[in-house]
Amino acid sequence: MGRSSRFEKVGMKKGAWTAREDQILIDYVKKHGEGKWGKISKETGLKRCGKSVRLRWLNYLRPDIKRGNIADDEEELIIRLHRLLGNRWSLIAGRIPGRTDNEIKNYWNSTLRRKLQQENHLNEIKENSSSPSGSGADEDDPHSTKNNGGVGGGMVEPTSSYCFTNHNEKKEDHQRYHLESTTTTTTNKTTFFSGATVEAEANKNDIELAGDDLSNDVTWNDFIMDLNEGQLDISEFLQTDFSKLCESESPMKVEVGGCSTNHELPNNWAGGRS
DNA sequence: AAGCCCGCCAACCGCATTCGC
DNA sequence: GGCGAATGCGGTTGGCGGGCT
Repeated sequence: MGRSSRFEKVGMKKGAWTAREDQILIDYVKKHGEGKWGKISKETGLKRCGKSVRLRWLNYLRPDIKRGNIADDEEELIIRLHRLLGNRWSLIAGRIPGRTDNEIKNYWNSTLRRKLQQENHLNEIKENSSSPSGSGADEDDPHSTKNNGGVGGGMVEPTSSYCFTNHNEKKEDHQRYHLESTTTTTTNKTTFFSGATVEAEANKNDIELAGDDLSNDVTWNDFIMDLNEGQLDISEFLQTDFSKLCESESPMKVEVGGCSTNHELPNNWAGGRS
């Protein structure tokens, strides 16, 4: 920390925030709401630039921030979302309630990357010992935006049971996506994170949740994991308004790429932050 | 007890994008 | 449409604390 910058404002403080500064910021946001970060220093005398203020609020002071260790299911979700989205930390964070992009980025860089490296290494050893022509699949971070050009680059491996399919051959006003399966029922249940259920009406124009065994719960992680390249336009997925999901306790409509379904989600679910 | 090493994470930086005039 | 300011984002730095020698 402490590098000089040509953008640095004279008289602005840097470094760790004090409790008093935090309180000033909290009070200001309570009174005026989020945004207008640049005004805060002028109106409160807080000697912090707007960027610093915003970061402090978003990464530390927001009331909905979840503190503490990343749970196993959260870790799994991060890995899968990273597989899907690459280093789009804000997008990943927007789909993990209570976690910030900075936190996830730090967790990835400090913990998960090493963990995955080790796993890859073990896999390579296994592959090399079983077949002399191992793939040599390498890199620690195959989905960084540098490598894959961002969204649409490195994608999940094709798996099977639950997947979106783009039925755009219909050339309708908007594309429709279905979760396909070999069978259909009128109502299916699945689990989002730990506990909440999803009810999906099996309607031809709606998302159909399905699988070989429809009576089993399906985790949201599975849902994410099984998004296949070519079967879902990621940009459509990212435009999904997940934020609406946390506004109601009852089953609700969720629109994905122009189609909708009724979903029940955890109360603490907070989709797209930004 | 002291020094070193290492991992975690808050906070910084620069660039890109959006907004307001 | 052009320009400057504000905001958002991802990469990186460095302080701090805990573990190890």
